[in-house]
Amino acid sequence: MKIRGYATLKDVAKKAGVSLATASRALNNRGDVDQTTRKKVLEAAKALSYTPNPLARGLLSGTTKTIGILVTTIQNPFYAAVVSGIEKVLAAEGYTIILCNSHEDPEAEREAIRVLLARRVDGLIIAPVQSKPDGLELLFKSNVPFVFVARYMPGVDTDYVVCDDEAVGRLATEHLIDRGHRRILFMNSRGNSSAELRQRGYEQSLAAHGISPEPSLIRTVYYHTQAEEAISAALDEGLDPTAVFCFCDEMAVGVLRVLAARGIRVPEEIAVISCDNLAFSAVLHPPLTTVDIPEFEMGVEAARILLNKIKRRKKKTTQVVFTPKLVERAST
Amino acid sequence: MKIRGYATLKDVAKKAGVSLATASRALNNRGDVDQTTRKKVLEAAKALSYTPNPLARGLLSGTTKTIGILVTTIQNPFYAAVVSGIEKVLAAEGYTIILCNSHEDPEAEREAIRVLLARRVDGLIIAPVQSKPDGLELLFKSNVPFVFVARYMPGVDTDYVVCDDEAVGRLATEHLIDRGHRRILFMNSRGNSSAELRQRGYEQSLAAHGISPEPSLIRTVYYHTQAEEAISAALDEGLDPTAVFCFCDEMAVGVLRVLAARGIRVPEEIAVISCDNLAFSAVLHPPLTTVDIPEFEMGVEAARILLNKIKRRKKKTTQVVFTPKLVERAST
DNA sequence: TTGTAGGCGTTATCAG
DNA sequence: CTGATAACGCCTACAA
Repeated sequence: MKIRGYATLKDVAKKAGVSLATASRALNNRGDVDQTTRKKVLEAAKALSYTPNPLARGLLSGTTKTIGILVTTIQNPFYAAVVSGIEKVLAAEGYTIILCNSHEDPEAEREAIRVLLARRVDGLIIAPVQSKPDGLELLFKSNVPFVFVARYMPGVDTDYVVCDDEAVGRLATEHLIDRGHRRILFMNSRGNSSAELRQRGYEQSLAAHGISPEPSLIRTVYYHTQAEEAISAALDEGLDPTAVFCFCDEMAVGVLRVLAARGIRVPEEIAVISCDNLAFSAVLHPPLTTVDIPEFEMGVEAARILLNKIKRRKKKTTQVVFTPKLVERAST
Repeated sequence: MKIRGYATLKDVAKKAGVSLATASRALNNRGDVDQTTRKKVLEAAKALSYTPNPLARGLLSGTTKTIGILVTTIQNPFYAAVVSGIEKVLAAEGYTIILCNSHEDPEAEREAIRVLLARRVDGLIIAPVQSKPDGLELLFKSNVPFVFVARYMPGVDTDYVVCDDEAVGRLATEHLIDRGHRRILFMNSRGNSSAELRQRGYEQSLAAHGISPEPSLIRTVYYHTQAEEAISAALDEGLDPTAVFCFCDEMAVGVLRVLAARGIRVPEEIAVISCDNLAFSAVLHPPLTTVDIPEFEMGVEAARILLNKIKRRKKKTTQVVFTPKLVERAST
């Protein structure tokens, strides 16, 4: 018994009147233990509410039964859902989750990875801030298995679970073009694979319809909370878009807010489309047209892949790409 | 060097040509170490990218630098914000967060507490599912410091950070009554302090205005995702409310969805008010009148109190109660 | 079937 | 200033 009052195996052994080894065997159903002895040990353990110390165990096994999760911010319901999916799978297997947020900052991401590895996590699930491996040598050199989720690094051989972001970009842009829009303001994120691929999809669709891309119509919004300033600035500059394509529903909220404040009607004067299809998007004013991405399922899948890596120690990487789906509502 | 490739202190000592003890002292700036020796050790450590194994450290110190967080679900942006607040404070102090979700299930809550304590967390921050300590003997008997957040257990001497939920109930109800409503459907949660206190506030306000409470107008919704069924059922039963008071913005989303689907105008036919003031509530259709609760700040405060408990080992409990604020918008 | 002993990686104590 | 050595709590050969 120490400060915190946790009983140790020694306490159990003493109470049961057996040796440490026997107590351990009895509790772990290991080797041959006399039924009576086992019972005595189990009773002693129960009486002392004994729980094995995971630190001692981990020290010996080189395993922590702990998984690090690193997303941009859990305040974005998109990642909250991803994390929930991961958690569902991992908790069932006795793993515990350590959560970190990068806030889209490469420096913070690197630091979080350092912390997580220093904690000796058994694996990592990461939504990488950037689409290049630069700066993450620590991650790639470690032998700790990891899976990218939502975003990945094209051209780098890793496990990942994403959705087809080029299709996302095309789906949204085509939809707007079909509705007669030609000046489409794209409020995009930047540096990560989703942003890059969606932009490629956007440009592909414009080209396919003979619309020449206008650089000033693509605005970078690093973090969704900056959406309001970004749309305000774009409007003040007189860019005159007839439609706005937002990187995520959270950004769309900011955009709708500003448009409402300025008395600009949606979709009559400016149409708005975005990506994610979060629960609230159906009840926004107006209900938001958005590209559905199965966040929860992506989390589930990523966790499964990671568990496989950890258990089977397999080397080959696995990639899963989900297909996005347009959900039409009143904002376009 | 073991499987995972982490260098150990032994490796560092060997490379630097000193003993384990000296290496340890050099790295921890402990005791007197010759400048030249220290430098050698630090260089060796760097070359091997040595990070102390927290399991070994923890085993010795009886500390894990790890805090358990237990909320109902991180998919509710309310708790996502609470957790973010906690994380901000804790990360700065080198603590790591282990996240668990109770999903409003007392059984799952108890199990999560068991897991967290078994993990030897240094402290816990909990949004308890129920307002009574029953079933949580494990928590109360442990000597692990904990702080309740968002919800608490009235009458039990613990640390907690909440908002004045009775005021929340009064604020919302008074507002509706002022607007002429007398049949107010209250879609409440249940069992937790927030639900109980808000209901008390609701009843106080009704009484103050001579409105006799009608039990059938209080519906229990255990989990916010069930809001749609609940409101549908209430309407089908012909309860004929002229206003709905929701336990949280997430529930209000479900309610608005159903009302919209049924072609019921808000607020003309039925007014809707709720609690939280999440970011999206300003852009719902219609913009939601809601009672603002400072979630992030509650998280920050809870984390601070917990750190104080852990560091100063003080026994006295601390209570913080935030004041809610009505935010009037178009749904009422 | 049971007990003894060694070691996982660190830190702290105590000699030297 | 430095180096053995003894814990921390657990598991597992190896002996008995």
